[in-house]
Amino acid sequence: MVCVDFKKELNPEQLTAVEIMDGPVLVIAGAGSGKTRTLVYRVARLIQQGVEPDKILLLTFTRKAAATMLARASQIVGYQCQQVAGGTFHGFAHKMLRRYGHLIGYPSNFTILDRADMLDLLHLLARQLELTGPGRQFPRKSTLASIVSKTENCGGSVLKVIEQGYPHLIGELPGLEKLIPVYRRYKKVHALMDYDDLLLNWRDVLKENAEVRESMGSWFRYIMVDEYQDTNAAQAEIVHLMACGHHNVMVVGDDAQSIYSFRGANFKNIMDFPDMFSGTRIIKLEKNYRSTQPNLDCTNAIIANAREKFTKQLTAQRKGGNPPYLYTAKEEVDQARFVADRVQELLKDGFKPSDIAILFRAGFHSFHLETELSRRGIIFVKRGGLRLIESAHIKDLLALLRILINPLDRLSWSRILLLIERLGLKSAEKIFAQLIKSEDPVECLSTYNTKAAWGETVRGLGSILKRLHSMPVDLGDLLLQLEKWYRPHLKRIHHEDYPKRLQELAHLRGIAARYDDAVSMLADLALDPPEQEDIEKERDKLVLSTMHSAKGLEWKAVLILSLAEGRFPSPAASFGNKEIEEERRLFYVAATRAKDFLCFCYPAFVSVSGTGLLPARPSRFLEEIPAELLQLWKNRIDAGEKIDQKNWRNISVDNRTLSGHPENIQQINSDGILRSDKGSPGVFALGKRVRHPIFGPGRIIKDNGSRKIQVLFDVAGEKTLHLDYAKLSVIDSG
DNA sequence: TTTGCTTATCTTTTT
DNA sequence: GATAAGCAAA
Repeated sequence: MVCVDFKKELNPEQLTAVEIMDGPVLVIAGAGSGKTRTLVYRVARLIQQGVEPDKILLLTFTRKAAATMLARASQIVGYQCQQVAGGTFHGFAHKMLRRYGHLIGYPSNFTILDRADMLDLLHLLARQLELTGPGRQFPRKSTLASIVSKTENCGGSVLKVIEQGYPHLIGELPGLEKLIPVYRRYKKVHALMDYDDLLLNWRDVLKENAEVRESMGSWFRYIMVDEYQDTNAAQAEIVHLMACGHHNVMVVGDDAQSIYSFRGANFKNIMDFPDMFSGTRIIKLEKNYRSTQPNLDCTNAIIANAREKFTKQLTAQRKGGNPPYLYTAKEEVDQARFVADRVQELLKDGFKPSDIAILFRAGFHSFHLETELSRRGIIFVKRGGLRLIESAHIKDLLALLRILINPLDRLSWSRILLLIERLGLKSAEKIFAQLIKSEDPVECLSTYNTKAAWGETVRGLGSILKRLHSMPVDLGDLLLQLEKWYRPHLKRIHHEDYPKRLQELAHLRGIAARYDDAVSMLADLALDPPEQEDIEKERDKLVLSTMHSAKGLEWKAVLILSLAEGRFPSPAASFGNKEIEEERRLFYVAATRAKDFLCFCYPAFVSVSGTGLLPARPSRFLEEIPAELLQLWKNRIDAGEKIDQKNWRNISVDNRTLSGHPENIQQINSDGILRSDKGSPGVFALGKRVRHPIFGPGRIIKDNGSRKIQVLFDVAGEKTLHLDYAKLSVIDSG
């Protein structure tokens, strides 16, 4: 066994956490405080103490995170760390449900619905129930999915979810209440589970079966959970039930970094942990090893403005460094040029491409930058963008594979049949109705009787499927055979980038080679989609990432884009304190990724769909940072001269070069909606009827001064609104 | 029954 | 600027 001096490698608090062998432990760890390190060394220590690796379970936010940790642990005490069970909650639940799912009436080869599948299925069922249709406005697909998902995660009351998050959809309540049970039943009958079901069903299996709990308790003697602030109630229950009999659970997290509440996560979870496990030992890691002092001063200032005070105060261990930079770009193209310049400069200074990351709120914010980087020949990877599995051609091919596995998979059938020219919704329905009735659906298809022009194509598909059924081939060949049928359709529908898509299909076959059955490949693709490129190749590239996908990672240099009102906080979240607070934590997460170089950028003009270029104010979160903690980029040359306290917020960008007459300029608001800044004073006068995107129509009943008014909404009741933030419009009373 | 054209709406983050 | 519903023509 390799000899490790744990005392030398860890600080006293980390060492305490690592050395506790039994009982529940809660580690509250600040950003950059070495929580990954702590988990890695604890795994190593357990194994050094003679715990068998397969008795340990390490649950992380991504599968990659678990793999990285176990690889590091292996370097410390040896390869047997690779045998530790590790992965995501969803992946683990899936594995367990394949084994124990029969206890709640699921076969072991059930199908996982990814998000797009869930959207399509809900839409289909809503149409069947005639909830959509002429003259009826039903919530959009993605809204629908969010509501259903939230409902399942928060105890099953649609009414509560609608009241809290979607008051404008209160009229759809009866429809939703009809839809949800139908959706539930459909999934059960067709052996489908969506992401929520994986967790909820696994919880139910544990809850209802003492023998499963006991077997879990003796199988995994040590459970560790990373990023615990981003788990939901079901996950907390699962942990509790699985630790049955030993309570050797260590959870690690940071309440200030909770950014996934839209997915049902609740950071109060982490505070409730000691209530769930009596005798919990709490350890705080408050030393920051990642960032320099000036960076930390700045990030501390960001989180200091949070409404809820957090549990710890971070102190930097690294001295030296410069305050973070602030750059005001003219507009987004200029911002992209600036960032590309900085990247090239950093590379010249000896940074590796993989030392640098560029972060932003939403995928499309990096559009201009991607163009600029490509133009200069700088290679990058984008995380959190469009995944391979989300593109149409990949989904088409996987749908063919699914039909082969499960000939009753309605969604996949309809996807495939609609590919065929001159075959539409009605014919697809008719064909499926026939298939479902017949004893042998594939046989039925290969002899399908019709006068329509597409008859031959459909029968051809049937005979290919029949052939593939009868002869066992390996997964790669199988995909190739299916692809042969698919190619003409691909060519017809996507003729402009046909070759590129063909290449990606070949890539999919490459992935398939790693699996020996289609069921586990489909599950893996849904739970942990592989990146476009191989991980090996990705290793030394510049990273472009959404702030969410940057969680848990660090870089020497970080540039954060588009910190302007209307971009960040996201307009969709600018209403409601809870959402704003989460956006603030998100900003905190993004800024704490930087070790040395940190730069905030915002464009003085933002382009808004349809309207063109409009002036934008710096993000409210930037404005909250005391000016002396930042330095303007252009001052860098003047030996780090600090910002003029009063004036940096009014940095003059030459308006005339951009938009002609400054007096005509409208202000773009926090919510991305325009209004004339000086405003015609009478627009929001007492008694006027107004409309709010969430609360619907209402009447102004009071003017509180300082741009605040009180409105009595027809449905949502009385609310106080700030005119600078609320998306209000006047309803014409004529 | 399918397809192509017009119009209205909404624009985030992800296992 | 994409997406879905609605409508008219083939």
